Amino acid sequence: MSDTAIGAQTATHTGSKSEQAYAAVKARIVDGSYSPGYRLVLAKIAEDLGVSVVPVREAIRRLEAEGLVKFERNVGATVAGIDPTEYLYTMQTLSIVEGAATALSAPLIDAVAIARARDVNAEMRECLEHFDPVRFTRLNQDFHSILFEHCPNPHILDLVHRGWNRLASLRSSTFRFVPRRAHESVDEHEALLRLIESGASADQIEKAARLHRSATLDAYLAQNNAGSDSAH
Amino acid sequence: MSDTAIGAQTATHTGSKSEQAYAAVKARIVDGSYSPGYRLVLAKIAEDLGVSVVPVREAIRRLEAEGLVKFERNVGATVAGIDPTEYLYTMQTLSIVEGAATALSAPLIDAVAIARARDVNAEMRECLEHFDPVRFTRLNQDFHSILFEHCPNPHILDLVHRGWNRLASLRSSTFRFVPRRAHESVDEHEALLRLIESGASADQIEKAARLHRSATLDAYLAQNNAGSDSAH
DNA sequence: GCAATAGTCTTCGTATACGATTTCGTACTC
DNA sequence: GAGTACGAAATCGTATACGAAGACTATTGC
Repeated sequence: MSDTAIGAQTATHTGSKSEQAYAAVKARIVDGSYSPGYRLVLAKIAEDLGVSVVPVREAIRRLEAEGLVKFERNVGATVAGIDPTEYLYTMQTLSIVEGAATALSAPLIDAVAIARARDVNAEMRECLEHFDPVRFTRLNQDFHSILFEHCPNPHILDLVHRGWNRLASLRSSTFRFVPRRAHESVDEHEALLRLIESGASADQIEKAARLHRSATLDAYLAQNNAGSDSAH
Repeated sequence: MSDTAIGAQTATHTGSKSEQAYAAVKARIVDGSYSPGYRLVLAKIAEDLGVSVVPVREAIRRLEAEGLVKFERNVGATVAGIDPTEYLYTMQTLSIVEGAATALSAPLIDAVAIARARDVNAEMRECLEHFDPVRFTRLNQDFHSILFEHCPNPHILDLVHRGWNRLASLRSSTFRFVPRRAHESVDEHEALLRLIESGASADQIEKAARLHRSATLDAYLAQNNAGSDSAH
């Protein structure tokens, strides 16, 4: 695998320019270089990447289809925002697809993966002391990834990934807003692991995973409505 | 809504050429003019639509993101096939998101919508006599649309639509392969309607809707495995 | 007769160029 | 002084053009 010995082409050249542009812009969005609302000017991005605008356009369109970018005709593209309503929708959707993915994945999770997940959760518990929302959120994603990544249905898995990517925008993250929720979260993780270990039914696991996520959403909503009422 | 009175623009001009291309190709895929495996040659489509290849490329990429088109670098695009494995994945995914959408939608369905759904189901029952798979499948979609279309979460709704679109490729349809399933299906529809009318819990409705779909999938699989075993 | 190779042909990939649309700034008028 | 209208700049949208990669075919050698 790796680089074709024959090629030596131009270098670690992922594929088409489109692909490169897609990966580059996506990376910048996910890692926060382009924060929500950021104006994505085609010509500028093209210049930055050393390509023409055409591949960039394609990349942007793909990102739009994934919901990471909002596009307005004759106006331009901006990084999709974190509108509370959007957050609600995304979390709700994620609760459903991730719950399903976790349940489908559960029978395929071996003991070593469980152990890894438990390690991650232990780190999260430590992390609670000197609380660092960003780190916590990342560990949280790692944890859940271990649980759903074995999902045999690639479509569902893809939907889960898309959901997480959407949320990655606000990477400083939910837990910054609802720190109390972090404690419960860690406990629920352990409960979820036990459920999986004990070979619980798919339905039980699905419900637990879904509830785990909805609870985070609810905590956020409660917090939010305390301040200002209207959801939108 | 509808056309802006002020505009009168050029005509029923949907928007950009990209948009037109997208709509046109998608329509042709969904209505079966382009059947699965059909080779989508950019230049040809562009000529047919009277535009250049650039907008067509964008359209194809969007369709790819939706899973309606398969794209291979430097080779070209083809209409996504109905590989049994794909069918399984799509139906399973749909069972989950449609179940959720139906449950979320249920409280918002009023009596008149229920009545409409019941009418459609009655048509389906009639349709069982001189069985016409295509018509039956279309009514089936109509029926379910009524149930999930009120889903307040647009993301989930979008996922449901995408799933149905994917399946639209094999529009002669599932029921051609498993005619027996059609009878059960109609009965389950009525059961589902009663559940909604009676104000059953979201969980109950979700389960029923999901099961309804999985049952169709299972019927298909049973039928298929009877003939040739290996899934692929 | 079959297989391998070279050449051609189709089709994609991207750059460049130009027209269209929106937005912002400035000046003029009420 | 504020609002409107006109114009310029920025940016998007699409066409055309050319280069590259893969697929098909014909020819040649075994």
